[in-house]
Amino acid sequence: MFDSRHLRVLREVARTGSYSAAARELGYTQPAISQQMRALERAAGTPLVVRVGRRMRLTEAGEVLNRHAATILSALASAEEEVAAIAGLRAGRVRVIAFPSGSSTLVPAAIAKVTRRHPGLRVEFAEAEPPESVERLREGDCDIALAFSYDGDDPDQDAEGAVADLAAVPLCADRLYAVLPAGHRLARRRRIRLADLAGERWIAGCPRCRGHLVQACAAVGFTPAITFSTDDVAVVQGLVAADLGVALLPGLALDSVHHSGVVARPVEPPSVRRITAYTLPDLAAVRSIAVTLDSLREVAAELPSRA
Amino acid sequence: MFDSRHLRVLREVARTGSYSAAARELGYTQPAISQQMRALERAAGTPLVVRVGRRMRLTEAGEVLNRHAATILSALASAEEEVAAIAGLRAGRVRVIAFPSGSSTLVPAAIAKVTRRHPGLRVEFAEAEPPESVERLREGDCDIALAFSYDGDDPDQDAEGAVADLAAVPLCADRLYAVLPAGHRLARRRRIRLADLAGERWIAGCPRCRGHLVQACAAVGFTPAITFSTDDVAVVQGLVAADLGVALLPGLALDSVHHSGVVARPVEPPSVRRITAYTLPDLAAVRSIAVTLDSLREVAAELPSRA
DNA sequence: AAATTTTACGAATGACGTAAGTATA
DNA sequence: TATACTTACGTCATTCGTAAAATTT
Repeated sequence: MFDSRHLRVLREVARTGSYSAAARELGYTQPAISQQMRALERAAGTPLVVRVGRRMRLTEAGEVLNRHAATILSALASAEEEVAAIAGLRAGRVRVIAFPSGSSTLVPAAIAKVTRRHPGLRVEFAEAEPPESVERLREGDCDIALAFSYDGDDPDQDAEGAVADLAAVPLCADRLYAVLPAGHRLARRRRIRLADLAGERWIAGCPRCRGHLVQACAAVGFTPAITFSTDDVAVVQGLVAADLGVALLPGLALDSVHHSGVVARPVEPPSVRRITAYTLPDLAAVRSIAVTLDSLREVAAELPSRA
Repeated sequence: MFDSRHLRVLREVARTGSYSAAARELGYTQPAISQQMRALERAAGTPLVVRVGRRMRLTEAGEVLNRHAATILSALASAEEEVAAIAGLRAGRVRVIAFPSGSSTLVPAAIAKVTRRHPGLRVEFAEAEPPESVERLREGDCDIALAFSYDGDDPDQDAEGAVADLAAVPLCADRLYAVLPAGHRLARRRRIRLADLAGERWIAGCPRCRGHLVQACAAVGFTPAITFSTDDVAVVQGLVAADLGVALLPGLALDSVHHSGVVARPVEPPSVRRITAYTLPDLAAVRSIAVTLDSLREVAAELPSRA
């Protein structure tokens, strides 16, 4: 296997017809060129240059190798350039997966920020709910997974959402609001005690997503009567506005869609979900991914609805 | 500039998803692979692999570089193969320039011998008279120049035809014959004294080629009366057969064309020309050229007409 | 005599393997 | 516990530059 540096030397020797000229051109000393050519000839198993008078001329094998060297060196140059573009954030792709209510606020703002700073970066995006998004991160389907969790949700994450084998970037705490019809008897209160909603009909997420609601209600002594089940925040609010029940929604969801016929009030005891961005530990060292995480963190810090 | 060995390691790591598997595959130890990958990442300026669980997966930059590596490595492999073919005499071209009377006997036989032994070699051939053929050798127009010379012809060659800055392979001594019409008064003698031909009309080569004849005659005390001038041996013999003169021809020329109406007899004092193959000193180390020189030497040794 | 290549040699750098340490399933 | 990657370190090979010799115009 030929050394690419040797091929570059060969090309320069072929072009200039002289070792010393090639040395000057490439920033070596003469003897270095001489030695590199000898090494190349040893590797080739045949002379590559002949000395005629005081200039150097390529043999047939030298000419052949020089032709290939052109191909090889240009492929190497374009590889170098493309990799450098990725390392220098002039190109590259970052794949983000987020849960739906993060998608409409946090993620678009972060993507906008990243691409404003680094126009060559392409940030791809897909939606998935927390357990699935982290799975897909582990499987290599994405680079960053946005997930949310409630305290005590998952035993192997700590207070900041860190998981053993993933790098976690805590973004923000997303407060939960009681969502009531505008004309509800408690609508004028600034805060609403969850226990006061014990007798209401509830609109909740799908069975997999309603865990926190059920748990929070249980903590204050009741089981919510869930009469509608939907993960669509617009639908939830439509149902509430029609006086068909009440709901518990996170601030981010209310930022993205806020029906005029409903009011949202912080609940007591206060309840929050932690929003965390995850990536693989090694991927955090990839600059394009790091800057995307930075932008997510910045956008989250500027959110109005954080707790 | 990336090291091609590193690229091969990257390819193997990408294929197997494991450093140890790549190490087994390439005949290295694990740590060697680990270090090569680190060196490659340092050169790339960005991580190329991520460790997920116990397997290694390529990053975007890794994938990009791996794609280029395929191109580069295949170009390297074909360069290696083509150069090895030349070094191994399975391919290659040897350019020979010879004087005309060498062309019809020595050279064809040598070419046949070379290509029988090494069917992949292509021996090219062109004609030129001695002073020109050596010039073209120095200019890189050919690899081997066949030339002849007479003693004392050229002060900077020694008894074997060696010239200071060229590699010389003495091939054979080519005896000169007096060529007479079959009915000539001296035709029955076994040897002919040049002095006995002092009164004849002579057929000689072109002014540039007749030097030796004039000199040899002068040495025995006469100046030949040159009435016809041609470098074509067939024409020379035709003229002799028509009793228009006598000539002095080398054995090789008579081997190629022998008119039935003439007789050829060694002259006294004996006169020979030395036939020598020249090449550039460095080119003698090129195997295809060396084997061609060998074949020329062998063919010359088998010639019937050597002195 | 000026320029170029080769040879010789010493210093710095780099690469590989062994062995021990850390992490994963 | 077995497999795989990383780190540490000693050794060996390679590479480069300086200096001197040989060669060419």
